[in-house]
This record gives sequence, C-alpha cells and structure tokens, in this order.
Amino acid sequence: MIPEGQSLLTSCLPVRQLLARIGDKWSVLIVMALCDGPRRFNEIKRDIGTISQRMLTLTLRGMERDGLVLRTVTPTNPPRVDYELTALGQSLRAPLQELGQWAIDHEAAINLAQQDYDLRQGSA
Amino acid sequence: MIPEGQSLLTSCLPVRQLLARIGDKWSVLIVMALCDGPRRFNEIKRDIGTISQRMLTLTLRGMERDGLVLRTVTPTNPPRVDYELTALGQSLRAPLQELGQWAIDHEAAINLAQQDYDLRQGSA
DNA sequence: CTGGATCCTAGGCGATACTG
DNA sequence: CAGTATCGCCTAGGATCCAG
Repeated sequence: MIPEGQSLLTSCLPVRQLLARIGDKWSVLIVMALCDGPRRFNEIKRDIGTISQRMLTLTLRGMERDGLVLRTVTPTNPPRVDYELTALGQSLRAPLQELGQWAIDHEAAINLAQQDYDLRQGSA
Repeated sequence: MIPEGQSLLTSCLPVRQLLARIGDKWSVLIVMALCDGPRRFNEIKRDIGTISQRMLTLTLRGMERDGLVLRTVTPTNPPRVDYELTALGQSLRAPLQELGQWAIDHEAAINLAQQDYDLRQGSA
C-alpha cells in the first residue's frame, strides 16, 4: 500500500497538507459559495451567515495564496472586491463532492455507531 | 447548485462534520496505518512515529466511537490491544484516495501560486 | 504494553472597534 | 464596502508522570 522506502508520514504528506488547508472551519463553505461564479465580499459573508469578518478575510487570503481563489479589486468608491474560484479551485469541487457523498451515504451509520458507543459507555 | 430552501450551512453539513472528524492532524494517518489489517497500539505509534501517546489514544477513541475503527482487547499480561478498520472505515479509503490524488496532481501548482503570491507581497 | 491524569503552550476563532 | 487591529477565550495537542 505504501511505496517501498517511504514512511507513512511522507506518503501521506500531500493529503495532510491539503487537509491543513481545507480542513479548517470555513474553506469548504467558501468553495461552495463561489461555485456559481464571482461574488463580492459581503455577499459571501451573508451567504455563510455565521462567519466573522475576520475569518472570512483570513480564509480568503489563504485560499488566494494557494491559488484556489482569485481576488479582483475595482477601485470605485466605495470599493468593490470580487472573489471567484480559479481553475484550480474549481477542480477541487469534484473530490470534495465525493467526500460529501460519502458523508451523506454513511451519516446514519456513523450516528448509530456513536449511539451504540455512548450507550456502552453509560452502562460501563 | 444548492437545493432550494437550503442554506449553505445545512447543505454542507455532512462534509463539514466529516472534516471535523478526519480533518484533524492524525486520523488520515491512522486510516492508512490500518489499511493492511489489524495492528497493535504501539505498532501504530511506531509507524506514525511523531504522534504522542495521548493523541493516538484520543484519536483512536474518536474513530472507534464513529464506527471507523474496531478495538479488540486480549486480556493477557501484558495486555494486547488490536485496532482494525471496520467496513465503514475501509469505505473511507476510496474518497480519501481521490483527495490524495488531487493533492498530488496539483501540489506543484499550489506551490507555484504560493511563491507568486509571496513575491507580490514582498514587492508591495 | 496500554492507557489514564495532569499541566502547559500555540494557535484558531469570535467580538468589537477603527479606517480609507 | 472591505478591510485592519486588538483583545480574550477556548481547544488541539505535546510532555510527563502514574497505573493495571
């Protein structure tokens, strides 16, 4: 399963780095918010609803740095800033969708397992 | 893209819950460590190498509660405890593999984007 | 060998106030 | 409108020691 001469750590490095990026609280929501085209800062904020101004800024910056998001400033007054997914960001949607499908397919099983586990703990 | 009458928050809930589970620092490594069959506590610890005893215990507990991992105790002296992926845990490997492939395929592009971004920051 | 209990620190994140 | 700056909380996670 793991290539010869490779440790678990190095062979999983790409996945782990990716999860370090999009495994946070907001990145996935931003990808989804942008999947229908460019949106302005406050539009995204309203769409997500519970994200703080600070975290929206920080997360967008990070995704811009990773090349997932493109930021376009129109220096009007007041200023207008649009965000959109790059080709790279768009390509993330597929594997993310897979993961989402798995989550939906097995949500019930997971909840059941948790109830089982918690019951056994309570009785122990 | 998003079903009518659904918010971004609710439509992404399954993915976000899943990421809350496996988006942490160690879960993916544990899945990989167990993909060739049952392993003992300290074997996993050695395989991963940099995980603390505490986090291995905690992460395994969490995955056991979620039904991803099965824990089997053999009450010898000293005790022997084996961990293995359940069917549910095995089924996670496919979408995880997809994600890993995406990460590998686009690793270079991401690094390039970061360098670009950092350069533009430095010159600004 | 397996893991619990405790202490400690870095960092994620929210709330709020301020700026161009 | 789109941020930046500052504060403070809370939790993830490491180190260490103890126990069955």
